Amino acid sequence: MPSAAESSRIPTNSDPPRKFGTGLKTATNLKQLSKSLGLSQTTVSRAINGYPEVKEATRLRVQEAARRLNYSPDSRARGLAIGRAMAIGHVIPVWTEHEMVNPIFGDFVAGASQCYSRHGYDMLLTRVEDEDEEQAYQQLASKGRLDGIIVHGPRLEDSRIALLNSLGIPFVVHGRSSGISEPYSWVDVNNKRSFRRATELLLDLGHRRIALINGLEHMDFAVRRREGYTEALAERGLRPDPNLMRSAEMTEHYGHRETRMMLEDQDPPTAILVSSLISGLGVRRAIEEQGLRMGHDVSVVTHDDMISYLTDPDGVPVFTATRSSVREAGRISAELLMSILGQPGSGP
Amino acid sequence: MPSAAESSRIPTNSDPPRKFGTGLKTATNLKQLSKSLGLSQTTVSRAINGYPEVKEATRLRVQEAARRLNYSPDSRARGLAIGRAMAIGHVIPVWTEHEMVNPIFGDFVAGASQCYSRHGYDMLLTRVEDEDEEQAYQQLASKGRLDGIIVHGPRLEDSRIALLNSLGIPFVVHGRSSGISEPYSWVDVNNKRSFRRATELLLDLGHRRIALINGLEHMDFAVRRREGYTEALAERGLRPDPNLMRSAEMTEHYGHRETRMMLEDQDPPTAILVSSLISGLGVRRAIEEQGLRMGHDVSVVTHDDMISYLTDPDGVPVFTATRSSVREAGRISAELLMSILGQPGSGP
DNA sequence: CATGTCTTTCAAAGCGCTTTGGAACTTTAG
DNA sequence: CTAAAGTTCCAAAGCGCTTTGAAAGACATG
Repeated sequence: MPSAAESSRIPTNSDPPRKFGTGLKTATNLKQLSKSLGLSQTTVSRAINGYPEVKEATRLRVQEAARRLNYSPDSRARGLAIGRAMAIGHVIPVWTEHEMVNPIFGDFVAGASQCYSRHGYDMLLTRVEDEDEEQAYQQLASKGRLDGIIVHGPRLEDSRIALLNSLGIPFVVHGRSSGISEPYSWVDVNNKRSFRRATELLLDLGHRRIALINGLEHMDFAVRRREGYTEALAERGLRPDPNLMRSAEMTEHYGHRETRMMLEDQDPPTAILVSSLISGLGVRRAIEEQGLRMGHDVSVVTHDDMISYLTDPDGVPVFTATRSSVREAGRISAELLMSILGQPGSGP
Repeated sequence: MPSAAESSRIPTNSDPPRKFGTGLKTATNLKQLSKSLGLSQTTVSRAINGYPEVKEATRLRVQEAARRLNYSPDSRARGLAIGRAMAIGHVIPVWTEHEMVNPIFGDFVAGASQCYSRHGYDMLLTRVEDEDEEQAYQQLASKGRLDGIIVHGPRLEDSRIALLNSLGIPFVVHGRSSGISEPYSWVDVNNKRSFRRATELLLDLGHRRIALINGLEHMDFAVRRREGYTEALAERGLRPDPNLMRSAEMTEHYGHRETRMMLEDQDPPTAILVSSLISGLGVRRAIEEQGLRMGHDVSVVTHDDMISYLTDPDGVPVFTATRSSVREAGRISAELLMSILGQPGSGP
């Protein structure tokens, strides 16, 4: 009775899943799971993803089996099918490696990752060399590994913003970039106002020679801080003394060196405004080396990024300081990005 | 002439690739690229991946077009097809968030990412809550997003090592875990010896009351450091004084508080061994607050992780210190993992 | 000119998942 | 008791890529 056509068995994939070069354990896949349940892949998939058209009893049975077999869907396949990667990219441009990555990045990431893991997202760190920046972002976008990007350490008029906008990939900038007219989302502390206030405070205390130990001034935040500083001075009719303004990578050493130089000068500053807690440590060291006392002979106000391991848990600050929580910023940035991914809309 | 069978056009995918919710730009895919070249997908793929069976002229033509159209293969699809993800996972257990992530993690990651980007790998950061640790790693493995893992901040007899071994997923541990008999790869500084040496140095200088300000002692590295310390003392017939040994998260504040307490004690230490540069700063602060001078009244040796922003570039160390480069460790770990992925073999 | 060997290119299967269009089976209405 | 509507499940297409098996073209040989 059977006609000549013997339907030749197409080689299937449920047998040899082999993974990880050495391939010890072999992950369960949908096909196996559904076969072991005697259901179709569709039904199992629906059951897992919570679709309504599957009987509750079936769903429970599936979930139980999934747990027992340690099944969890392959995210690549899933991403391919639904068009989303469930991952956010954080880009570390190499030129920020010192200034950004170290003191700030860790805390920021800790804050953001918390949010991601709650939403089921993963976090992808990529290092981008400055030369082929454009191409690198291009690729990130087209490789399909990301749903969105968080940009760190924006410069003045950062070209990446235009690029990302034109690529149409959702992103959030940590910090702002002056001189950019396009709309984009950012999360930042009010650097300018914070430094303006700090300067005003020192002025109110009677200081007239106030030094500013700032970060690298091609970074946007540093420029904003300087603006706040000079504006406050200008308001009182003071002209900023170039000798009292320093700018470099914010290391401990840098704070120490510059402070020392300024203090050894004739006409030294009576107050110092520092852009980073790290440098602030160096500033203190220099002051104390000179036999002076902080707060008596020289007043110091530093910007405190609240890097957790440097911050006094009892709330007794080591320095007089302005405040911002990097970890919090990470959390907020992540949440902002999540919400952007939610609906197509833009935001401040 | 045409028979009745009109081969119905199967809906293809080259038309509507839509991406990124908002879907502005649409990434080119292989199908489009090959069509635009009048070649088959196979040929284009081979040309790009450097297979020999494609004419050189064709290859060049393909490469040029790929560049022009900004084509880069979807890594999910690619990973699915070739069975590798081209990504390494770094796992941040939440319980290390303070102690590890902040001071160390940034630098470590910077070193590792350099290596990854050279090999075309990406870096995936995942936060793992401690409760469902096992399941989390399980999932990481079966989600297929990773080719390997780097484990941070191992505890004593860390259970993750057995788990990862049994999952058969390649991994490298940054640090070691005492009391584990299974083979695994690790990269670490010689904590024990380094602290033994430092203690010996202080002993040679005539110190007898040497304090140890250590990290949390459920972390493996802290235990090793303490061992080095006590061994050196024992060798000279000294018994470690429990009052001189402190252990906690290595913050600046902690260094300050403990030092202060010890100095206010009757019979204070004449030398202090500190487990972290960060805490070391606090130690110095406490010493100087008491009107004492480091190096004169109290000797301090700290373990210097060479966190780049705290390290004096001129090589004039702020403290007497033991040394280790976290960034270097990151690089080495990454390279080790790469080589493990290369061939199935194990290593010290 | 017919035949055999390389070289170059192709069509289609398969990776693991989602999802559409329908079939099979139940329940309710006419 | 048949027709309509609901429910539950399935087969198969499709995501973008690699790769196998084979066909077509180029070239040399008898």
